[in-house]
Amino acid sequence: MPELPEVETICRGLRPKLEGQVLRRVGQRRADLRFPLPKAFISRLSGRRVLQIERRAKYILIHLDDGWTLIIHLGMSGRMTVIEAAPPPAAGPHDHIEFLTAANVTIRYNDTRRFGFMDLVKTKLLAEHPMLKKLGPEPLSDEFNAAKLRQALHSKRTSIKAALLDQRIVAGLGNIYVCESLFRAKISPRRSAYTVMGQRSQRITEAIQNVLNSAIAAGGSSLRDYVQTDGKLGYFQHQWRVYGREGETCGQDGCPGIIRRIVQSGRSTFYCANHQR
DNA sequence: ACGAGAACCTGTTTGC
DNA sequence: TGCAAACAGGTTCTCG
Repeated sequence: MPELPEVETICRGLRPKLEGQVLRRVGQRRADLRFPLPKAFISRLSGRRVLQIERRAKYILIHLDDGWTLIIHLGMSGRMTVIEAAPPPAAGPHDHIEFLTAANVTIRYNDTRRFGFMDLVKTKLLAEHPMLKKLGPEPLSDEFNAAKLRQALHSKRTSIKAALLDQRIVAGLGNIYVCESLFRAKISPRRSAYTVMGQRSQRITEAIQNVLNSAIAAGGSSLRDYVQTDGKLGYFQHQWRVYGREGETCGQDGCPGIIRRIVQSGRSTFYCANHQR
């Protein structure tokens, strides 16, 4: 599920239910996700008030009233669900963490594959956190533009596809949105990153921003499960032009190309070789 | 230092 | 039908 648009959607769903609320009870059904949970996780969160929820790349940052921040990463299969019913339905096998607010709202974290994780860090030291420290610019902020991207790609010998997946170059893109951005920019995923200069860097910058904004507006993409905190499906998957469409006709401006799937650094890439150059 | 591939874990789909 | 292999939205580690 979770690339930048899905994480943004989740943050928007959590804010009205969590900001200003006290965490009355926190439940933990196993000692580890991808990593062991921080020591005394439950007791350190219980009774805390949530000040503000922020997103950085694919990370959810929950700022607490004691000067600490809860960092959540959803990995590949992590989901956050808001449950208004009290008591909530019985927890399933992959419901790992639960927050109950003073207003009796349950926030449930479910993660089948457990590639996600949570950590607690002093808010003041957030930028130093090993997971956040190396992140590149937010693609939807002023920090990200064609000139900056050119500079980052300049020395990259790898493919543009692999480079855009590198969170140090631009933070928040994943496999789907890289494929979709390259399609819209008419750039082949196989092109060497350092050759994406001039007009091409301008096109890919704009394509990334347009794709992400459209996807956020659509509530993200839903693959085999829901993404939004209320259980509703995102619907950006209906606007995918290449991702998951191997063998279909491209059709862009009457393009007769057939969408191909190749594997780049171990991950599927979908593209139209006819007009992505 | 860099880039490709493996590893982490579980579930579902595909192919023989 | 049955079973094994391939594949899945991410990130880090290892190896050449």
